[in-house]
Amino acid sequence: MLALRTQKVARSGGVRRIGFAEGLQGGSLDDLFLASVRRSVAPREIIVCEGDRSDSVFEVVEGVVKLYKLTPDGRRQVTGFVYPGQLFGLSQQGACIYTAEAITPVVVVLYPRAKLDHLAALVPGLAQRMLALATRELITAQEQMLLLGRKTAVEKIASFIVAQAADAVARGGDGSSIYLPMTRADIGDYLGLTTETVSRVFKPLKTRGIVSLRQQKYVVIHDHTSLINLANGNLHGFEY
Amino acid sequence: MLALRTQKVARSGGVRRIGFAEGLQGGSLDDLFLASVRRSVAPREIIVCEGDRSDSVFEVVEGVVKLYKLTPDGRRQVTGFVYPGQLFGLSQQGACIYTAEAITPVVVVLYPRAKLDHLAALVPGLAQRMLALATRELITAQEQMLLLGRKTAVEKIASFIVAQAADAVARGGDGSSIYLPMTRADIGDYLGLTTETVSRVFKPLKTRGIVSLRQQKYVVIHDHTSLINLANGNLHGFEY
DNA sequence: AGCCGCCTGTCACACACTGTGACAAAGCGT
DNA sequence: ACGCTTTGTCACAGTGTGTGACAGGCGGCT
Repeated sequence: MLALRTQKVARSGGVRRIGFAEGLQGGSLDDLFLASVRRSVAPREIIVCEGDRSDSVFEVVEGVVKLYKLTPDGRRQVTGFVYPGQLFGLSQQGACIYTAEAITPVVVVLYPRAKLDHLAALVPGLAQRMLALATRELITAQEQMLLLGRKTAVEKIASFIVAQAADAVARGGDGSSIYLPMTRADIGDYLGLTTETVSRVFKPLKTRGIVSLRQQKYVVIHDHTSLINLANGNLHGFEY
Repeated sequence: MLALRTQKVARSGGVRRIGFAEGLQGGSLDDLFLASVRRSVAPREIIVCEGDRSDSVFEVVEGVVKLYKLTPDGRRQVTGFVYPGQLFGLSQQGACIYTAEAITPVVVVLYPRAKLDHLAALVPGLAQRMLALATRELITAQEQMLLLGRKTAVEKIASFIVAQAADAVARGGDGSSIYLPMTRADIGDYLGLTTETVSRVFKPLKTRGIVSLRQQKYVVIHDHTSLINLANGNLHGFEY
């Protein structure tokens, strides 16, 4: 069993200032935070495993988490990357439908599902906020389906970079340089490609000056327009 | 412009008996149903178009709707099929992210998004119910990502049949025979395959007595176990 | 009832995308 | 400084997949 560092989250007196329920009010809301557990997770450590019974919903506070599903013979599909402020572990039954693994050092907060469900009916806006998060995830998922089902390797990589840049901007970054803490294998399994194909496609992007890499984890975007064109299938003579 | 048959939904006096908000209570909930519009849609008719501004959430009351996204050059990805009792059109911005098209004769109910958002904060359980629907969709979407990214054509088709059968059971069917109102092209675009590949894979399934077709729209499942094996990549000598 | 059109099933062919295997280089953590 | 993991690269082959074309059949429309 893995040693986990856990601690109770301090009470904040009626109005939450942090977390996904920030700004909401409700007397019983404090119960949720009293019952929540803060947990630090090392990179490569598994937070929950596909098929495990889990009675918690997780909020990422720090770091990046990857979610993935496995076929019985070991093929992997990364279904998403979770950044601070986002939830995961939402499911209707008790069984977790994907494995969640820390990419970077991660801090998550566990909310007991039973209490969350109970409060969702009581605290105005809580269920609504969770709905907004789920809806956002759903939109991303549908975009990803188009990518996985109908896009070529080049379009996939370009789309991925563009989407990550947009995400970074939404999180307050500048969008010209993006941090990719995940490995090439993770990216491949996210896009339905092999690591070789990921590298194979990255090279001409660098050669043509569209992007450049810094320290293997940072992608600097030089030509955002070309990336969007490539993401949309406008390859206009792009070969690799 | 398409001619639409629309009509106001009758008031029901406090407690809704039909629709996704069935059983919920709340004085102001009636406002929602007073503002909702019932609309009949013919097969092949487009209900909303990707990119359209839409201030409504749709509930399917009767029939089957397909949702799809398009690449600029016309490639298509069907992101889901919507059956009675399910919602679509949930998005955070005003712009619709997919096209919704009727497969069969369809009856949908339109709820004004502004009113729905407003009520979600007031009526206990409403946002929660929408969250449950969104969560269920999210789980389906993640399963679909695994399918699109990492499964072979045979696994895709088998998974599709198994999933449709499970859906049918959830809707009250018997699971041994499933009704597929969508065309082969729709199935192909849902699974990331061409229509030819769909047909190519269906043939040996029939030949081996695993399924049979009735009237081109019904699939009779004879060997559910084999289907599940195939869906999980256990091909044990299955060739086509 | 009759016609037309769309969907389906089938075939052959070949392409190019992708996976495999192997290795060297580089970065990172210990 | 060491060793592991990750990355980049290469060549090669497999084969899953798309293309194009056509006949048959069911359903829809008039």
